[in-house]
Formats: sequence, structure tokens, C-alpha cells
Amino acid sequence: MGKRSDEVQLPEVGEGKRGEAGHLGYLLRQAAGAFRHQMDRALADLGVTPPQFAVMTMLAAYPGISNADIARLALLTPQTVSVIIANLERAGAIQRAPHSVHGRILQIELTEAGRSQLKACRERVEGLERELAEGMSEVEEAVVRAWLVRVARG
Amino acid sequence: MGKRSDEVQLPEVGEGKRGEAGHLGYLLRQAAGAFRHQMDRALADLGVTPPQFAVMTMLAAYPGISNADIARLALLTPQTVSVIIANLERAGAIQRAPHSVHGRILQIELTEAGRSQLKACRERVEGLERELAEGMSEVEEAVVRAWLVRVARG
DNA sequence: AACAACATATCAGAGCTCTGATAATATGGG
DNA sequence: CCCATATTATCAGAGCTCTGATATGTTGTT
Repeated sequence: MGKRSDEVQLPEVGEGKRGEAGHLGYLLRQAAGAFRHQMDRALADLGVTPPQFAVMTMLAAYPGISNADIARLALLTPQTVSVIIANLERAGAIQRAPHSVHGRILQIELTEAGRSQLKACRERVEGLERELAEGMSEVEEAVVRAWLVRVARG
Repeated sequence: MGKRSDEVQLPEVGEGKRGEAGHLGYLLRQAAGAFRHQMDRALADLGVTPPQFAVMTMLAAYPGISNADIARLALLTPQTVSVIIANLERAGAIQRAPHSVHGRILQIELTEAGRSQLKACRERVEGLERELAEGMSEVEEAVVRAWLVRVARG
């Protein structure tokens, strides 16, 4: 922009309504967007998206869970998870097999390739995670964590 | 789900890794998703999406700004904002006119219909915003706000 | 055994978000 | 004046997310 004569003064991140005086909902949206963007960049060269990373992490913790299980864990709809799962399957990071007893359920597991890719992702995300807590006291971090959980609960 | 014999124990929101012991990045993602979902529901019957509400709010505060200006304010790409603007224009909530001097720039403003719709949205969102701060002391709220701004700054 | 209720997976359509590429306009330096 | 640089808008393609609808399979009741 720069030199327009009729220019309106727009605030920077952290200033005015974009700062600590703004709406909590707006600040939450802004912070989550910025962090998602950082994750995007950190994982881009691995060809993994943040949602894919999240789903792979859940599959590592709970092998054999279903599409519907993941949806409940991630607070997403089964249809949304279905898209992510389809992309992971096409990339060879996961495999699905019908449940031994319940024909309709497809159990999902990471492949060997998926596990090694997840490890590479974790190394890249580690630093970002550490930065999130940097500069906060233990008490402050506890306040933030408690707030985030309460908001997630609805 | 329910009664499967080989069932794995999956945590509820707020329990285990989904609770205060989890990764801050995961908690942030979960909280932002839950709040976005609440907004979706609150605005659904008005036919407005949360991003559209955010853009309309910015246009009310800074009439005549451009697509690129909005992108900077919202921490989004110009292409993303372009989609939202196109949908708002099709709905008749905004109008665009070439800048008097700079031919390439399109200045955007709310229409009368857009302004009244924005007002209706605000009434619905007001309560959600209040709930976000509910139960926190002033000090705690200040900690949360400071953290959100720092994360947004990157 | 038959039926109702529920869970699971999936298809279709819409909107949001990104990266990459292209064209038009504005600004500043030679 | 001409060209390099930067800004703006837009097109194309991919992935994520939702709502609504459909088909299949399981469970519990009658």
C-alpha cells in the first residue's frame, strides 16, 4: 500500500482492536490462524498438512480406531475426517481393514511409511510447540491451558 | 460405538491428552474449532459464515478498504479474501467501486442490507463472546489476551 | 423372526484456505 | 521517457470443513 493520500490508518497485529483490547473471539481466531500457518510452513516440504498430522498422531496413540472415532476425538464431522483419511491412504501413510466382527467398520492403522513420516513431522513441530509456552510462568501457562479446555468443552 | 468388546478407551474433551496436559498447539486448535463451530450455529439461520461476519465487521470499521487491505487485517491471503468478498457481493451485502485515482484498486463498502445484516449477526454473537470471558478474573483474562496476541504476532 | 433405532461409511454440494501463476496498474530510478 | 519494482486483482488447482442425504450393518424390542 503505502502512499495513498486518502489512506485510512489500519492497525498492526497487537494494536488497537487487533490487540489486547479486541474481542476474545477475534483474538482466538487470529492466534489459531497464525499458528496453523506456522504449522503449514513447517510441514510443507514433507507434503503433510496440519490436519493430516493431527490424524496421524491420533492413529499412533490409538491404533485401529475408526473414521467415526477420529471424528469424535478431533471434534470434526465424519465426512471431514473421511477426506483427510482418503488423502492419507492415497499417500500410503495409512491402511484400512474391515473389522473382524463388525463388517461395516473399517479399522485404520499407520503403515511403516506413515510412522516414519510422523516422526519427521514431530521433529519439525517440536520447536513451534515450545515457542507457544515461551515466556510464560507456570501459573500463566496453567491459566491459558484451563481456558483453552473450557472453550473446547463449549 | 458403544459395546464393542475390543474397544479402546478414548478420552473425552478435557481428559488426558485432550485436557490440560495436552500440547498447547492441539488445545489451541481444539478451542478455535469449537468456537468457530458455535459461531457457525449462531449465524447459520442468517445465511452468514464466521469469515463473512469478520469481513463485514472490518468493513464497518474501515469503509472503503480494498481486498488486499482486508487480507492484511485478517491475516489471510488476498485470494482467500477474494472468495469471501465474492460471496458477500453475490448476497448483496457489499458493493465495490474502482478507486477514483488508482484504477486497479476496488474500494469495498457495506450496502444498507449489509449493515442491517451485520447488526443482526452482532446480537447473536454477543452472548458467545461474553461466555468466553465468563468465570475468569481480570488478571486471568489479561494473561489469556496477552498470550493470544503474542501467538498471533508469530 | 421382524422391526425400530442407532452407528458407520460414503456421495453431493457449498464455502474457506492455501500455493502458484498471470495481467494490469503505480511508483521510483536511470 | 523507459524500465524495474511493487501492489492489486484474478484464475486454476488442491485440501479442509460443513450440511444434507443415502446405503449398509448392528442392536434391542416386540
